[in-house]
Formats: sequence, C-alpha cells, structure tokens
Amino acid sequence: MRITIRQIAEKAGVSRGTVDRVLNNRGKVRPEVEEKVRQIADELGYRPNLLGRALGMSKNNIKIGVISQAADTPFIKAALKGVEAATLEVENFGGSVIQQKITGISAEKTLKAMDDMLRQEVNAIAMMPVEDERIREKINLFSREYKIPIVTFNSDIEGTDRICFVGQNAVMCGKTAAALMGEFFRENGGEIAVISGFASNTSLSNRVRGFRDVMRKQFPKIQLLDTVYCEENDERAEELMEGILRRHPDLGGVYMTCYGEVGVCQCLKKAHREQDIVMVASDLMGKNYELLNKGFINLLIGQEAEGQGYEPVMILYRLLFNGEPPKQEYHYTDIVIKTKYNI
Amino acid sequence: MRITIRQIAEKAGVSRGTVDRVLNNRGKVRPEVEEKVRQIADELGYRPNLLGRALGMSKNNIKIGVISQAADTPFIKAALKGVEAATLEVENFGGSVIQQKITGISAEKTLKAMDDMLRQEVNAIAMMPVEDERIREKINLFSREYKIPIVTFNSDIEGTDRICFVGQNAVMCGKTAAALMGEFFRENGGEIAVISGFASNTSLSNRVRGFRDVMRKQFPKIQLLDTVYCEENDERAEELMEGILRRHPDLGGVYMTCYGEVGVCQCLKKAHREQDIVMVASDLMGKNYELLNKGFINLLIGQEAEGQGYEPVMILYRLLFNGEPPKQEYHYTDIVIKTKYNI
DNA sequence: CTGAAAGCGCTTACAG
DNA sequence: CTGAAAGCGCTTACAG
Repeated sequence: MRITIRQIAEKAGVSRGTVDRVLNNRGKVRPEVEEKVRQIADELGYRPNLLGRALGMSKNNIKIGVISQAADTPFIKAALKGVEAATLEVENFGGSVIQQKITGISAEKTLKAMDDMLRQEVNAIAMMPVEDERIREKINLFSREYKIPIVTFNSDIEGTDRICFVGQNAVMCGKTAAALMGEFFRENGGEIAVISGFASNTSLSNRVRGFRDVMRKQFPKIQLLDTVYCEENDERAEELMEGILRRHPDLGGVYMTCYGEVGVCQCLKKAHREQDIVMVASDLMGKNYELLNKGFINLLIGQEAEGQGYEPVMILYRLLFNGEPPKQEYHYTDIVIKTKYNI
Repeated sequence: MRITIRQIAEKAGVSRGTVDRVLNNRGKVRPEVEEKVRQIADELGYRPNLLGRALGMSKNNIKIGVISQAADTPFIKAALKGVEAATLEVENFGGSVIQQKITGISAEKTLKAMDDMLRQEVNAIAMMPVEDERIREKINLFSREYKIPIVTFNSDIEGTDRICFVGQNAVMCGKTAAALMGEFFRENGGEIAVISGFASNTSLSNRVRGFRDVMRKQFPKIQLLDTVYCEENDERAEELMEGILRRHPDLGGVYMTCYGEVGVCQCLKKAHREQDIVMVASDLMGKNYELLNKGFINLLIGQEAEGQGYEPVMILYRLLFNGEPPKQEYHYTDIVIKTKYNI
C-alpha cells in the first residue's frame, strides 16, 4: 500500500488537514510543523493518490471550454473525437468540458464564443484561433486579466500569452514526404508534381516548403514542377493532373499536401498511369486508406488527429488539477507514415 | 453534474446499496425493484464514476503479476517502462503490480516465477511465455483451476487459455519494410541483402518471411540474397556485411531485422558505401536514431515498445476492475516508420 | 432480499 | 496557525 496523508499525519502528530496544507502549499502552517511534515513525507516516499484528490475536489468542478473552427470538416471532426475522449476522462475526475463548434472560419464567431465561455465561467480554454488582431487582444485579455489559461490547437497565433500550442509541424510533414519520395527516385531522378490546396493556407504551404527544401538539398537529381493549387477540390485536382500529364508525360511522382487525391487518382486511372506514377498523399482519412490499399496511393503521410483534440483539454486539466505546467510550448503531434501493410 | 447512485436511489426509493447491487449484478434484489432501478438508471443516463468505484474498491487491492524474459535486453527494458507506467496508474486506482524479471530465457525460472505469483495471491498475470509443454500446462492450470486470467506479451504461446496476446505482427513488419525498400528499387531493380539474428527466433524469421513475400510478389525485378544470421552481434554483422560486399559489389540495399546495425554501418563506412547503399533497419532504440540522423540508416521500421508493457497490465486491470474483456485476442502494436524528419 | 453505516484518500469550509 | 468534521461517489461487510 502506498503512503497516505493519514499515515503522515499520525507520524507527525498533526491533523490530516495540516498535512494537506503543507503538501499543497496552502500556507498558514507554522514553519517548524511544515518542516517536520515535509521531512516525514519525503522519508516515507509519499505520492498523492490522484483518485482521492480528484474525488475530494470534485465539488469544485474544473470547467474547460473548447472552441473549434471548421468543425464540420473531416480532420476537425476527427480531432473533436479526441475532445470527447478527454471529456469523459475529465468528467470522471469531477470536471466538465463545454464546446462551441464554429462552422467555417470566423473571427466574429470566435470572439462571441470566447465571451460566452467567460459568461459560463470556464477555468480554461482550448481553442483554434483565427489570425485577427481582435482575437489576439482577447486572448491576452483573458489570460492576463481573467487568469484564464488558453491553449491553441490545430492552428496557432503568434504574439499572445497562450500557454502552448498543440498541432502538427507542417514543415516536418513535408520533409518526411520528401525523404521518402526522394529515395524512390534517387538513382534516376525524375519529375515530381506538387499539388497543394490554397496558397494562403499556412499549414499547406509549410508542407510544400519542407518538401521542396529537402528535395533541393538532398536529392538534386529530382526535378520539382511548380506547385499547383486544387482548392481541396477533386474535380479541380483531376483537371490539374490532366494538364500536368499532358505537359510532362514522363512524370514520376506526385506529392499531394491536401484533399483532392480522389480526383488525381481518377485522372491517373483514365490515363492508365496508376501503376507507374508514385503518389504520396497526406492525412489519414476519407478515401485515403482505400486508395492506399488499392495501390493508387503508395504512401500516406498523416498526423494523429485525435491527439489534437485530446491533448489540449488534458494539458489544461492537468494544469488546473495538478498545477502541472505544459511540458513544452510547442506540442507537435506525431507524423505517421502508412503503407498498405501497417494501416 | 453526472448522475450518481444516490440520485437513482432517491428516485427509486431504495438505498444506495441496493442500486449498487442491481447495477453491478450482484444479485439478491427483488425482480420488481431491480427492474425499477434499471429503468431509472437508463432514463437518467447513469454512467458510473470510475473514481468513486476505484476508491470504494481500493481495499480489495487488485494485484497483477508481470513475468518477463530477457529482462536486461534493450527492447524488453523499454517494454518494462510501459509496465512501470501502468503500475503507477493501477496504484492510483488502489491496485498493485508485482514483477519477476528473468534474465535470459528460461522455462524453469518462468515456472518458478508463476508459482511465486500464485503464492503471493495475484489476481492476474501478464507474462512473456517460453515455448515449453510445462509452461503450457501451467498456464492452463492457472486459468482453469485458479481462475487467474493470463495475458501473454511480446511472444505468444499456442494451445493455451491465455485470454489475449499483446505484441507485434512480425510478418507485417517485414511486409512494411519490403513495401518501402521495394519502391526504392522499383525502376532498376537491384540486389538486396537480408540480415537477421537467429534462424530459430520466430519473430525475426516472420519479419524475413513477410519481407520476402512482398518482394517476390510485388517487386519481381529485385533480387534478394540469401538470409544471413548475425546473432544480434555487431562484430559478426560486420564480418557478414564484408563478405556480402565482396561477393556483390553492386549491392543496392540491406534489410536488417534485428540488432547488428552498428556493425553493418561500420563496414559500410570502411567501404565508403554508406551513401549509396540503402539501409532499412528495425526497432526504435539504441544507436538507431543516431544512425538514422547521420544518414547511415535510411529508414527505421519499429514498434512502440512501451505499449507492449503497458497494455497487458491495463487489459488485465480493466478486466478485473470493470469486468471489461479484452477487445481482441491479438492486440498488435503499431508498426512505426521513421525517417530522420519524423523522429 | 434490503438498509444503514463505515470506509477508500483526499479537500474544504468552519470553529477556535 | 490548527483540528475536527463533512463530503466527493462508490463498495463492502453486517445486521436484520
């Protein structure tokens, strides 16, 4: 059996309340007593029982708010499953989680959601921010004035007091893709197409940047075509791919940073090129697994979506419940590589 | 706030004890009362608070035994870290975990360890079995006679009543390695060496089998050399590699199923071949990360070691604590692919 | 078959 | 500054 505060209290000849005050730095204890209790706790190797603590605190009801953008898109939906998992855990420990799901991307709605969270007296907020000066100011207001700690997830916002960010390292995603694609063509070189979604999307352009960077430095024999943008739309992707094949009949591979892979595969199929063109696609969802299994996609570079929802909530809960600060400011989710054999 | 048994008890006009008896199927409740309580619980959407339950049960002290073989090898050491993590969690819930670490592989020691666990009155055992008829019999004796559920991890043993196995799917490890190595040489083909550890080790030979299988079917241009065995020894691996290079100066790649990569890299370095020979190695530990970063190893196929220790303990705990049976008989750990950019 | 009580390890007002 | 008591949600003997 592990040591309990009761045993420490008996050995120190004080009450359990006093031990609690010492061990949790609540003050109001005579220095000599404090010293003695601490020493006994050390000696006995005391480690608090989280269950007891959680149950004892469960009246307090730590309340965490979650604000998401584009809540109806596949990736965010998957991330929100992680939020649900964290919610169950937090509820078991007597806390609660409330959510505001925003459809599309909207600074106004986000500002409103934050006010709403304040009104509902949350103790902390996990949010997907929007790049907007008012959001920046409100995040700082919340964390400075109201002492509501904020964690950003999926996308980050610079110049704020948010305590940490949970999300992907998009540059490394691109580099990982390049390391593999590069090896495929290291001997003979070849032409590789790069298809992205929107030039304005930071995550996607960071993937492109990482990809180009490694290719240039590590695989000089490979020739990268100019990046084209399919707007995450399959029809557009198919058209773009047709154009590329027409201009570059010897194309060796395609790197897709985003959705649109179905359109690209459609085109490859029509041109009977699905066997010889190597395709590296992104994100582990939608039709991707099927296309991987059928051999259209050779490799998938993805990120663990659930973790992006789970971690922000748990980081805040551990902070509030245990006073445990986030381990690092940038909490990057794992970059996962899938072939059809390790799905 | 979530519904508690107290609220159900009040609404049903019975005591909390009775609600507990109904909801946990402890029997001894009049059918009408049982019916009523169940209905109210459903209606209110009752979900038990695990904290309360754990604290309430913490006198019982669920005790789980863990028996490991080859406990001083790097991979098992890493797996045992997972056991430690699970131990902390189980202890928080009022349970305990005791360990017997066996150095090397020994059926005799394992049998003794099992008897010892029985004497210490464990409620369940997670173990690395040894292929031996006496072990098989004792596992069946424990689970049938003493009702001690057993989970095997890392290696499995056929023909027993162990409730599930946690470990790698070695064949898929090999297939994953082949899918990648194959793409590297798909255009020009090439000669690939296969270096394994011991012919008698099932995991390793399954990796080889999966690798050869995919290569033969999917990449017929590639020529696989005969498998050689380095006995997981760097010096031996270096010698073997020297021999291979002498006989096959055009060698394109090496697949290593086990330790010995340091020896192989040593040889490649001396021969100034580290840049042009593609090396796919196994397991995420030891010097592997360093060799990956330096570019000696191009790709690492690994398995999450901690999970192999963590899961067996937690599966047993969830079984004993919640009556929650294992989700599947074969609980395979993820196969992880690492380049130097997604470490 | 059922209820009342004590207990798990901790926290939290409250009285002094 | 300190202690005694009540409470968190559940389980477990025990008495009837």
